[in-house]
Amino acid sequence: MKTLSIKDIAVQANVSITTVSFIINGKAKEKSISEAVIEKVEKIIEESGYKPNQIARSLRTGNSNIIGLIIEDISNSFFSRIARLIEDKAYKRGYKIIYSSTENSVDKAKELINMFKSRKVDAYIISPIKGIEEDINMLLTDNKPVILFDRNLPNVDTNYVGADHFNASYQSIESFIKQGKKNIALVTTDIDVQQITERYDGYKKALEDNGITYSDDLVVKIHFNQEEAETISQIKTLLESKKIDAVLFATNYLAISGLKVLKQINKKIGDEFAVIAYDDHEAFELHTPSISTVQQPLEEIAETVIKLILSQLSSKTKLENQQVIIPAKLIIRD
Amino acid sequence: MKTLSIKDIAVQANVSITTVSFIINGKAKEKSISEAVIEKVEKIIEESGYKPNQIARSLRTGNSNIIGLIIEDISNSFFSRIARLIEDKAYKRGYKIIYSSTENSVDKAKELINMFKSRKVDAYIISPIKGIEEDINMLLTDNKPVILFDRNLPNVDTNYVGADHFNASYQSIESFIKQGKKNIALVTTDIDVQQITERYDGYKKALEDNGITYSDDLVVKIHFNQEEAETISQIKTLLESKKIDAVLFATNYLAISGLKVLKQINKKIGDEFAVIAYDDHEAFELHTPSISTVQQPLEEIAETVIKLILSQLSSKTKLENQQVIIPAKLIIRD
DNA sequence: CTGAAAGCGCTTACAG
DNA sequence: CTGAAAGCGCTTACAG
Repeated sequence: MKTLSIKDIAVQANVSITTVSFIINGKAKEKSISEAVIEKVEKIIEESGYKPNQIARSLRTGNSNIIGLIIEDISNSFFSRIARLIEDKAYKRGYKIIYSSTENSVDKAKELINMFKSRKVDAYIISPIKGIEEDINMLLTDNKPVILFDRNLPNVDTNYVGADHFNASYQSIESFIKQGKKNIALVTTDIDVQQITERYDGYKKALEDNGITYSDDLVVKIHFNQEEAETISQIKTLLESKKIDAVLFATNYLAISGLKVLKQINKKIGDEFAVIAYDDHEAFELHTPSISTVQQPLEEIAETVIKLILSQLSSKTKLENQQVIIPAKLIIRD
Repeated sequence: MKTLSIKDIAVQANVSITTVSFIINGKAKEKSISEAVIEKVEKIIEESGYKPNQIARSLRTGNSNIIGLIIEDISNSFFSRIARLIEDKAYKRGYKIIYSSTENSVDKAKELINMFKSRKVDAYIISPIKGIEEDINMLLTDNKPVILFDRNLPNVDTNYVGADHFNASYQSIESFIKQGKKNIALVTTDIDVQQITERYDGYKKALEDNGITYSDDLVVKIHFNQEEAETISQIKTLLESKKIDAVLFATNYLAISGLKVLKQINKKIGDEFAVIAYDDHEAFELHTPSISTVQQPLEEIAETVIKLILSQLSSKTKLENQQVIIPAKLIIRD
């Protein structure tokens, strides 16, 4: 069965391709096509199940109704949940999302941008890494809407949506201090991205503001791409050797590794030792005892991203760039 | 900055578009283009950063180097992990994946198939639901490779890759019985898909083979799309009212809800009461005590899916359909 | 109220 | 060894 083209419909309806095209694209009124013709053509389209070839349409119009989403890793629940929400919202507005993971590699990120470009995506949603500033700037000079989320890039002048990582981190540490904790550790990653730096800065500032001396010994920076076993051993070293009464884990997967360590060395969370994890995870509520977390407002982030994209896509003029910082929520569980 | 076209390259190199095209597509030798010309053109392409327009290429050739992946829900960790593996493997072979979630809706699944079709994806990987048999059969008559995974569809004659759900479930129940359990419950969903039915059948058969009478009272079918609060209350009813000494949860999210119930009603997992969860989840290893699980071989599933797709894509003749059933692994933790 | 025709950027059969 | 030209399936400026 040959797939139908607009020409087949035109022949069947005994009108020109132009007329069919106008009807498909809802320009029938505007082009004053007669009611009779509209009905006839619509009936044929309906009965035949004809679907316009989007590839041809894209080639002609230069846009695709596809939004490219570039994230670090779809198997990380933060990203998969965000992706699902964004997909959902975009879908309702007639856009498809095509996404791909950079796995924290600059080369792969660049490749992805190129591949999206050659597929003529209409807009980009990117959780960026350092090293792709230039590529993003090229998209911008091409007049493509670009929304960064989760992480910002200092040298790129575009839209950004993300949680207030500095304050979330700051408040977490303050809550420890209010509980009387003095030796507060931070387990974070060595990825050089803004949202991780902010968490670190929040940690440091909260200590200083409360008269506690910052000590490098209490901060572990876990190498991004290493085996979990290595991570576990580093965290174990920290927790065993120092007299620590509280830990902030800067990502949920680090917290998962940390909880495994606690289980191994049989260190209990309680009055003597407190933990907060950044980004929620199903394991945390379930844990005995439940783990307090910093929750990013996923729904709000996704909604803001989509709104920014759509307003740019529908506006003829260049809109002003927006930086939307959304507060994160500290959920204390016990 | 106007994006470059093949014509620009041809003009710059002072050769025809045809020649440039042959070179880009690696047909230079075959078409006996001279070394000098090849080098000149490649240099210009390299320096200009020209990337062929994939849309135009697709329109002309009728394929896209894109594989469509249709799953139930990307935010479910089983799917996001599989998706990541498939994406990764496809990418290495020059294919892009575009994926979307059906959210268990037949209408959305049909729409997705249509949208992928009009985008001319080369092949389909589908975790299907009942009600889209006809749509899939249309793809097959179109000669598009289709691989079903995770769930099979009885009336569709195509390739399938999935775990051996019947045996995994059967063995889980047997392991309970060996521990001396008599009142074994099953918490499953009411989705009418094969992999869920098989888990149920395995449960039933294992009981029968071991001389334990099957009882409807010990099986709870949770409605798919309901609020978690409702799910929790149903599981609570089961666990509180019956004298049950073991439970198999047929999906990881049901197990998560179940563990929440146990925490609420303060029922301990141990010698008196055992639990196995289908599909692993980070929360299970971490739980106190650790939860035994049935692990599907994600890596192997993804690899098999991709291999089947690629062999079909590269073969000129219609290959025989394959049904690959991969054993799942019961991981007993304590 | 409707249509013929150009053109989006490629690939490829054919010709020389 | 290389090129002119048709055509993939659309959209849209222009003409009538």
